[in-house]
Amino acid sequence: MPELPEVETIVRGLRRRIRGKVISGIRILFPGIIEAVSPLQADTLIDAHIEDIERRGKIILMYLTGGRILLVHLGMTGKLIFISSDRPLEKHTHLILELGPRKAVHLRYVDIRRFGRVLLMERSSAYRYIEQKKLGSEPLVIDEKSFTDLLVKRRGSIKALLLSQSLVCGIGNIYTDEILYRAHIHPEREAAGLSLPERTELYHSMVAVLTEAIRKKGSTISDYLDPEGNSGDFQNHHRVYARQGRPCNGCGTVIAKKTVAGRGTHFCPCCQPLE
DNA sequence: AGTGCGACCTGATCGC
DNA sequence: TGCGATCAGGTCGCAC
Repeated sequence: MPELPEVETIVRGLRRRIRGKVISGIRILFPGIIEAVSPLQADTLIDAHIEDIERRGKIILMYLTGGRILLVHLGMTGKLIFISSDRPLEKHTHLILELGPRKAVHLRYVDIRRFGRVLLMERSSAYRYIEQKKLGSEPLVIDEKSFTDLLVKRRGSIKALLLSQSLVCGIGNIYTDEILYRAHIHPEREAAGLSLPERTELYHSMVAVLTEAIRKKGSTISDYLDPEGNSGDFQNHHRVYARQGRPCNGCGTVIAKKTVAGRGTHFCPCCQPLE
């Protein structure tokens, strides 16, 4: 589930809760979820301190002492839960970092569908790993001209492009639909066929939607919670996502749903004409 | 450089 | 009550 606003909310929560803490134990309940990239072993995490937490697109980077990085992809249903160590384990807990000198608290990785991954790597390997993914710019960092210039050089539908992570990174299915709605652009429009005013409106919609979603601490669709157990609020502000069959807030037309770029896609046929 | 698929997983929901 | 089909926030690899 987690897209940029959820991952950003998670990173902020982790900074508040685990920055500076020592890893005093590690328990791996499902070995397939964690990959310790050679020559590192998972047990070398013990006694490392968590120096800082950052995000690149949807990837979480936890900087550890000793020049190592714990890199976390949450996939569709991954969660990082900061919780007292005496609390019962949630179903589908795959990895536990025991924190503090007395192991009083846990950071637990829980992932129902197991699409997520945790990788322990040297810093240089982590950067190389991210480099290989060819991620685009951060959508809240790229400037308007760079965005509109890059967009026009790309082929294919605008929906597929926003989902691809290669123009900008961090946007997934929910936010793609919300951004295109607010820019009045049909998801099947050719990226290269958008006019300059349309590309400019798309840029500002992207910034506005992501900024507002971060302020509302992301969207909770079925089970997303931040590390402190809080749900997001932005789902209450979705204008098209999961609103098929209901009236558009702008014009009253029934919101449509169809598959575009292989994903369920929600849009207003009136406000987002295909032309 | 594109597209469309299936694969990877579990669980919720819906129609029968 | 059960059963199968379908769908779900993501990404990868493959054939075309």
